[in-house]
Amino acid sequence: MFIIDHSSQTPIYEQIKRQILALVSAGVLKEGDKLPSLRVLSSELHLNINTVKKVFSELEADGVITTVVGSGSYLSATAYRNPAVISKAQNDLSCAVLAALSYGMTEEEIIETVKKACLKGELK
Amino acid sequence: MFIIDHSSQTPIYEQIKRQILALVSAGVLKEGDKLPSLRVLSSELHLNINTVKKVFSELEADGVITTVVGSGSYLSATAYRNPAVISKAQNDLSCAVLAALSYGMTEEEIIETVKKACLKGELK
Amino acid sequence: MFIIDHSSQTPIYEQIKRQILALVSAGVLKEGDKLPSLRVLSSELHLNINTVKKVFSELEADGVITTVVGSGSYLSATAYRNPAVISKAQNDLSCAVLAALSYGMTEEEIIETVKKACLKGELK
Amino acid sequence: MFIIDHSSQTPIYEQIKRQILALVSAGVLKEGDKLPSLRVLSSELHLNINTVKKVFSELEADGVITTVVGSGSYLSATAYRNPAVISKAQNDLSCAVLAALSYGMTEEEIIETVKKACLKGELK
DNA sequence: GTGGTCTAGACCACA
DNA sequence: GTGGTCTAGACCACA
Repeated sequence: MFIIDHSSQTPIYEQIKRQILALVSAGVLKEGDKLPSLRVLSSELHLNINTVKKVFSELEADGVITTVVGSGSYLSATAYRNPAVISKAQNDLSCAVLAALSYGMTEEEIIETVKKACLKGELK
Repeated sequence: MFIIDHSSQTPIYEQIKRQILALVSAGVLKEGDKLPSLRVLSSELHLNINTVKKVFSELEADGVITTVVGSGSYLSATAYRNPAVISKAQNDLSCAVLAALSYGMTEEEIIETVKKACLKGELK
Repeated sequence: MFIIDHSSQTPIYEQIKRQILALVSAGVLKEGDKLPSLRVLSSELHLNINTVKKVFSELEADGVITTVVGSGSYLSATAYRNPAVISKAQNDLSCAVLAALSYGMTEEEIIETVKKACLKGELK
Repeated sequence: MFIIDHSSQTPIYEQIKRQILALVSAGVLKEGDKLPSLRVLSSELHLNINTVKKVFSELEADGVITTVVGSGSYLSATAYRNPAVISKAQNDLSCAVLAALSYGMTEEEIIETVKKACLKGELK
């Protein structure tokens, strides 16, 4: 269902969140689709329920999903290219770029690194 | 001397480390220059000495400074464009790019964001 | 679990670090093995958690272990014959040899001393 | 007179001590020879007087020099191949060898490293 | 004066 | 439960 890398620096809740958002941006998950329940997800991924809870509450806060008590969580209309998500991605990018500049990397080196990462991401 | 944002997500020791590295890459701090002592820095920044100690320990582990007991800490020959520092910056960049891709941003949008950040960084 | 000599010149964190590295080189600890948690180790060894934390931080900086927040610390793939560790051992050896030479020991006497120490070490 | 490396890991007092002992083992300094006074040494080497004091008191404790109040410090009869000094050198060597063994270096690798260091030391 | 080690303990994020 | 950050403060070695 999802691939968890327990040895990654990225928190597990962030890994799951990112994979759900990737499925949304790829068009696999669409408005109205139902997500698996907290319990199903946590037991299938062998995760603490608090971890999955955190994923759902953050996605809901961003307006990606809507949770209906007693029924489940559903992709909301604002899921695709969700403003909060895109804006966070842009902000993270900018921060990494500003850090790289301050450490003495040139714009050319930065763009080269970015293009390499894009290539790597698109191959997956 | 350094600007500390106590409400930032970034740990204080990381904030100081970044500012020192930025001074190195800007050529303000050069090989052989002496950094302020732990006690002076910690009292001027109103921080515990251990917080500043952590900054110095990490910079020393990366080969940016050399510490001499009883004398102080000095910028080392490998401070400028230090390999560990550059490699961390590249890695952070790549991670941010991969995240942006998975959220549905295109390579064009990513590079546009990066260029804007570069412009913003160079204006400073 | 580990033997601590509080009266030794060698810092406690260094003593633990050495014993962990010895277990790795002896094949007792292998890639993927989990180390005891900071709290368990510090309480069993009657040490402050920060002392044990320092051990783990240094081992992680050298690439011997990988630490996952909320989960624990694990031996990494580069633990066995870790380059940073071997290189430090060689450097310490060379320093001791240069000191012995300057005090007037001959190469023959030095090698004899080294062989005796090897014998002693292999008997353990 | 003496060469001080302020950026070395070895404490300054240890560097001076080693150089004095090296002069003894090379036969340059002999029984009865007078060492420069604390003040002369500390001012010529631009060192804190406490640093030089420490050198002299350790050398006296080992029986390498004898200090006569109001007159100065003189090389004693037990200076050449002084037992305390040789025994410390042997002990340091053994410790470094035992550490190297515990980190997984083989006897062959250790002896190779030692021989390289001897070569380096003899060239100086 | 300088940095290094260690303790005790608070508060946080993540699982 | 896990590790991460930060503070306050003691005591040490070295210059």
